[in-house]
Amino acid sequence: MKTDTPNNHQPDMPEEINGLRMTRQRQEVYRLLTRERTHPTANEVFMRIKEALPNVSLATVYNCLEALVQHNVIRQVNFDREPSRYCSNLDEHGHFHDEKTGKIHDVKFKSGVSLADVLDLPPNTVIKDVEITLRGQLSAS
Amino acid sequence: MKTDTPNNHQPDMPEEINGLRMTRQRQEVYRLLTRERTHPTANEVFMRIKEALPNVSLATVYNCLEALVQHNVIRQVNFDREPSRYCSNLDEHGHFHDEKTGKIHDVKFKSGVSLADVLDLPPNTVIKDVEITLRGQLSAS
DNA sequence: GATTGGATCAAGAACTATTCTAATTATTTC
DNA sequence: GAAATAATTAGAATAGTTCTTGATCCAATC
Ligand SMILES: [Mn+2]
Ligand SMILES: [Mn+2]
Ligand SMILES: [Zn+2]
Ligand SMILES: [Zn+2]
Repeated sequence: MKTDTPNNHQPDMPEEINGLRMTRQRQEVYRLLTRERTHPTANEVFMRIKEALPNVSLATVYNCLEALVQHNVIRQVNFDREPSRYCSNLDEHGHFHDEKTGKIHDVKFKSGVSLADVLDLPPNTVIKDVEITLRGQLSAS
Repeated sequence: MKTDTPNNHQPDMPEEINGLRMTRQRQEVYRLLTRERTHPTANEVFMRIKEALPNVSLATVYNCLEALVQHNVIRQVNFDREPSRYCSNLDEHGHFHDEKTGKIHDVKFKSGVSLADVLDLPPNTVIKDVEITLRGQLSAS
């Protein structure tokens, strides 16, 4: 009776996402990020993923995260110089960092508004990526 | 005849800014950032400031930058995990990173628009700081 | 003008998130 | 199933930044 965790592909996960082969390790990293939407750091992913993959290494977690980011399966989120965090929400959104709780909340853009409405951009500017980060508190009304 | 550069206060700079004593080193760091608005890194500040202060150390540059940031005399700007950059523009503004030239441009907010107009913020949210970063190209029309 | 205490500075060590290297293992291709 | 390719692992290396410690500066007091 073998009780160890094999590197087998799980049935409830596609073989590939965006052209990236979903190995067992990548599956588990991705699964964790979709389950826990708390924007964990690489180290937090590493610690929590040991349950499913006891022999995984931190280097592999970094490798998986990088591969998933590169193939637009997840997003990397940075706050100042803090450790990078990772997010499985692919909708365009910003991040609100609640200083009280330390939690990070996804913030949607209102529909129908464009950045050009808000920012004084130089003419002929092609924006490829936008990052909006907010810091503050969710005041108890 | 002494030709070395003493740590004397320069006459064209106030003794204090926002309660921070403007030592010779802090003056030169601040002067550089107001003169060159290219958002240099700590290392770039270090290399360029040697002209005025040949004996300055990188640690002192970091100390000066941190003191100036802490006292809201300059702002620290981060792009992903690249080295921090520093900005003497205190107006609320975002940063557009031109991928073609590598240059960073300040981007003003249009007057009269608030973030609440654009973002779907949770109710009772007190925003203390906003960071907007754009990445793209200034297309030659 | 000397003394003194706190602030600042300099040099290098230490730290930490991340990346790299090299060896092993897994998967795909032939 | 052998060979080629890709992924994983453990640990070393890297780089930006911070810390530590001793020297220096400086403003206030004697
Ligand atoms: Mn991390
Ligand atoms: Mn820097
Ligand atoms: Zn998110
Ligand atoms: Zn700026």
